[in-house]
Amino acid sequence: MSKHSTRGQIVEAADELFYSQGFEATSFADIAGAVQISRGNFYYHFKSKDDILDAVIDRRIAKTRELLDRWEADGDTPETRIGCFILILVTNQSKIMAHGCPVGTLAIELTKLSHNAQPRANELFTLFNDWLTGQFRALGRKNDAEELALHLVARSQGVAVLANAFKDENFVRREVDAMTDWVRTHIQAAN
Amino acid sequence: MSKHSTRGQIVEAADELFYSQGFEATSFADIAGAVQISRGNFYYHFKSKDDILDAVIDRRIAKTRELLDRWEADGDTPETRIGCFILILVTNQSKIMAHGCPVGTLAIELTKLSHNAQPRANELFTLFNDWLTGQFRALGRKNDAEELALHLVARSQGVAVLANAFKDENFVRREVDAMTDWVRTHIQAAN
DNA sequence: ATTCATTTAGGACGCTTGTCCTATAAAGTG
DNA sequence: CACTTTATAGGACAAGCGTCCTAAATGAAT
Repeated sequence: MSKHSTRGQIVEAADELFYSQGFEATSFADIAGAVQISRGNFYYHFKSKDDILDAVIDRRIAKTRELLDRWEADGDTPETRIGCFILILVTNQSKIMAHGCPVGTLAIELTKLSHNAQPRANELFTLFNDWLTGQFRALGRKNDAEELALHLVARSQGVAVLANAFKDENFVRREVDAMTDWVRTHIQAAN
Repeated sequence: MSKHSTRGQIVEAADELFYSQGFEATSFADIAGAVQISRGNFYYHFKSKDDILDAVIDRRIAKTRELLDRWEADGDTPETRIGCFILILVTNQSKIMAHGCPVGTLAIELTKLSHNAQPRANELFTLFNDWLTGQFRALGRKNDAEELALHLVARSQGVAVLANAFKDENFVRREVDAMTDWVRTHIQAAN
């Protein structure tokens, strides 16, 4: 069940393909080609395509948890930790310009497909949002920590959508700076 | 070639279906069912599915132009006109919560499909952005009018994505208010 | 070495997709 | 009326899809 197991390879390849092409547009043949495995053999490891999607979301949730834990460890203060979140837009800039935000684009696609897994995809949003809420709370913003967190998530989603559409690096940098400033001004006026 | 022509009905039905289900997930059979027309008969009016998409984008561009013209006429000042833009999030709230922003979700889907029409879908963004740029310029913000416009478009895109994910009316109202405040503070400090 | 469970390959299935073709119906024109 | 253009219906098509099935290969245990 490790990373190099067949199952692990399938999930990894599906994860990337779902991100770059979308869930529905990715066929079993696509994944099979990426993993170099027989098409019919999928059904030994997964019982349906939706099953693979579930596994992909599991993987993304796990990776997100790891990321948040790393930020928790690396950042000295809640402010610098929030800065880590904002900086994903720069760190993953090229991927975001090419395929959008992996969280937002999946959530939207599953909504349009009326897919059962839509709530599960939203867990990724919740993960970021809860973590950010914790950071703002640690900064003394006890009453409106969640509102501030949601605001930040929304801002970054908007930047991701327009970065994907216009592919303008200056725009991304400007918005990242603006978000950083916004954080600064909102942690001094506590509660 | 009017609204009640077969062609017009096809484009109208396709427009709604592309919005609620997505472009790729909408089949000819879906549109045929909505318009109550023979499936094979499409190819008298359009030569391919991409051709219908083109017509749908044309329609959306035209409708957007009408909308902007209406705002231009209705709003007394550039500030109130910008307010009209922000208020789409409230006016179209239920649709946005159900299917996201029609502009943003189409742009993202076409990116993932590596579809030829992606640049055309971006024209919708440009339409709003240019109009907003004009409003900010009319408020004296000659040097950074476009940056302010892009910021506002990004903010509203982010709100749309999260409104779709979380379906939280209070969140939308809060963000709309915050955007309105942001406009107020950015028009007094001219240039 | 033999047995047995695990894993894989590859084809067959039924269905849906976008596209195309041809026959028919309706509308317009002389 | 006859005749031509416009519009529609409905089936045929090849290809792709997710899914399923069976036989073969692999590997571990006795």
